[in-house]
Amino acid sequence: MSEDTTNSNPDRARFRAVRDEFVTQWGTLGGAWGINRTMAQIHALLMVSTEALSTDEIMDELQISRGNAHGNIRDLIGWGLIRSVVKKGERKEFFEAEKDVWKIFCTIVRERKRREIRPAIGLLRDCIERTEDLDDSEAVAFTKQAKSLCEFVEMADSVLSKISKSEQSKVLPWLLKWMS
Amino acid sequence: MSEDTTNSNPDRARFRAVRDEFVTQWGTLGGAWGINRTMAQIHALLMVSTEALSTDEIMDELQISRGNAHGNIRDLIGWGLIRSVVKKGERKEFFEAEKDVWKIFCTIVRERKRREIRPAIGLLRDCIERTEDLDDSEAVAFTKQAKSLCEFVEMADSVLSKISKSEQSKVLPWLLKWMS
DNA sequence: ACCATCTTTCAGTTATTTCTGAAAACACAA
DNA sequence: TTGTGTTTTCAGAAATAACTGAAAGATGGT
Repeated sequence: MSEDTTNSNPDRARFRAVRDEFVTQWGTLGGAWGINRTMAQIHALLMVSTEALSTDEIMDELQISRGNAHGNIRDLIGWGLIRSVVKKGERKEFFEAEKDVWKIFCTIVRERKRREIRPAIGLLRDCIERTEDLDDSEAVAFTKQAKSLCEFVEMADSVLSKISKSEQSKVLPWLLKWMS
Repeated sequence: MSEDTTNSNPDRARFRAVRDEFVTQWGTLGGAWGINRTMAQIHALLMVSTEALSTDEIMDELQISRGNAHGNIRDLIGWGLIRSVVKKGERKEFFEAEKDVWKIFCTIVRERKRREIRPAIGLLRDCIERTEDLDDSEAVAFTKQAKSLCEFVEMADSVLSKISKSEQSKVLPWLLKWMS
């Protein structure tokens, strides 16, 4: 082990600075998509870590409390974006993120479908069902709009299902061909 | 005008109840995507209204303050999701939403690209640029991951651009063909 | 100019979400 | 069983986001 792991190494300091900025900014970005900032930060950190990290290391890197780290780690596991791994000779849990960007994308799509798209479809179908028999012009317009929305969301749902079940190697060439 | 517009009409009451639930729930859904709940509610309300509504009518329907209504209306205009219209003989502004679901989708895509996808690409490129020359193994791994992410987000950006510039009538049949 | 109507702003309040830290629960080895 | 290291929980605190209402600023008619 001849590497200089101290902060006196300027390359290492630069790397840390950039990585920290990445983690911080990725957290902010996440916020705009309705994702807890800390959760996005932990995910970012694990995505760019070569080693699996323990809860304590995550707490330390992000300067957050144990409870906060713990909860968001569990949420990330719930989303299927990270997994816990055991290191031989260690009692504590370590966590690592899926690194393959296509797989990450598919996981997020699957979860968002389940958590938000499905409920939206449920809502729309329910609204349609409960107003279809009305003949007031406002009600008719409402039902019509709900049907348009429902149709669109169902289509999006199908497309996303199909994409997220495909191999990247199948989808990409196809997209590239279409783009041109 | 022979319609019964009072609340004593049970059909009308049912319609109102369903519409209110739609507006409320749509607001909740919006929250999960990082959109202000009230903003999503106003959008929902205008999407299913046959008439353009004034600020006062919106305040009344959603039971919100003038300041709140005003700000969120301006934000929706900023997103390009609603527009203000003048009614002849009326001094105040009325607002109506785009009803075409495909157009709504394209508008949202365009805005999210501008507000979130572009900045993400900027961040990633910056991170890559500032670590590319490092040879520490952790830094190399970081740069590699950032490149993967960047490539993916840039691809998504292109695809979304292409889609949101297309006619629905061009994209849909193509999607349907691909789906089968 | 004056009045009436409508829009905009923003300081202060309220609501909601997120975070902390300490205690309790758990797991395992000696 | 007891001790040690670890994870989980959760009541209270802090931070953030959203909202209110009243006052100031526009606008347009007379």
